[in-house]
Amino acid sequence: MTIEDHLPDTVKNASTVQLLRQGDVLFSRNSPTTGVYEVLQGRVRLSRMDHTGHETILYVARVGDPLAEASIFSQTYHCDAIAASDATVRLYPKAPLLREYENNPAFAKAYAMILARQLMDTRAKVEMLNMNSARARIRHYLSRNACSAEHHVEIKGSLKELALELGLTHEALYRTLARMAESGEIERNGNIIKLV
Amino acid sequence: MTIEDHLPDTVKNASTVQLLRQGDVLFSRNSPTTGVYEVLQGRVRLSRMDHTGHETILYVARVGDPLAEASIFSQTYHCDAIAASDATVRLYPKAPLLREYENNPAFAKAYAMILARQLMDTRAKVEMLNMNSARARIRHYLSRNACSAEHHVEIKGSLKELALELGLTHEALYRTLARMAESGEIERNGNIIKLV
DNA sequence: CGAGTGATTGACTTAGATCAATGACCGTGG
DNA sequence: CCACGGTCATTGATCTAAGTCAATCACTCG
Repeated sequence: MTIEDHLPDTVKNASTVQLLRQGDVLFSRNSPTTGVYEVLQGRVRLSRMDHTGHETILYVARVGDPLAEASIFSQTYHCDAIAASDATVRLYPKAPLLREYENNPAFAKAYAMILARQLMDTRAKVEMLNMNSARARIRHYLSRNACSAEHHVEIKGSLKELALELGLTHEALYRTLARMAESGEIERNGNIIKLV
Repeated sequence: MTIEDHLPDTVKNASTVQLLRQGDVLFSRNSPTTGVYEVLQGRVRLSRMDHTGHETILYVARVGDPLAEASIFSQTYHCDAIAASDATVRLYPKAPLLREYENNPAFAKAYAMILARQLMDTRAKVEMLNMNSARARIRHYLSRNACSAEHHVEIKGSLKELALELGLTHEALYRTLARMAESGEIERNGNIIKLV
């Protein structure tokens, strides 16, 4: 279920592609919304900065993921979008999307399903952040991201980035992973983690 | 913007009302979805229990708030709904809602806006939980819930319940509120908190 | 009146944040 | 080709704030 599945050509043709270098700002908080993005390559993270400069990662959009879906009904963005790696994104401008809403029920439903999925994912993140032990957060992350067949997880990006996503310091993440490997709970091979 | 604003009578007439006593379970995880609720009176919380019995509050629905909106596209509920106080809810059964999706664009749009709002609220909660100091979480909560004109917040329900919502122990909440009052940051009058 | 619950405070423990240092690696420019 | 700056990964030492256990008081409800 990607955003374009139910889009007619009129909307697809109105879309544009952008290339981003790691660290580039795709849009920033309070700037006017231009539309909804889809990640074609790489990773883009949605985050908020608090007044102390501390960053909260709200969401990491990977290949095929939509970005800023909730902004379609807003005048301004509510967070920053930053390329977590070199990335390619496609922008679907707001106006044709909203027009599509009026006369394409299949699209409206598909879009709502995307929003519903985002909501459930974000609630899973709430659940994860509500755990106060680093080990529990990591377990939660691993079990949600394990390929169901093989019990392993491939870490995309750096561990520092993962730490940010888990709401931990990178030191806490390194240490806890090390302890989990010691105790035999996981096995590590580069950026692949196997659950035991 | 409540859920019923764009509903035709056919759907409204299919809805039913339920009375709940504090602590009653409205639905529980993995049970089949029946539809979407609206809270008419009281408070209902969505939560998940982890294997240790620790509860995570995902969302507290208050008067006028929708409940389980994301479940309309799912076969089963993904969390528990428990009455946080005596409460009244209205159930809109799934089937007529989904039918409405097909031929009522205004409804489809309104529903998507509700989902988008829920998503933004939940992201705000992620932001809050990502702060590790109790004081910062409380500040975040207060600033989001202050009546914009007057700088005060009325706490609905007990402080214990608020502590759960903030992902803190009740002791930490009591203490931090006390310290914030000491330092003059807030003033307390029963369940009303004034920001200074 | 007694049981149950919320609000509050104290003492203690602990896990994560913070500060700091080191080694590996990678790309760049002289 | 290699030195150098930058970043990631890792580990150690220390501090602190939140969790945990425990006790008390107030209040309500049957």
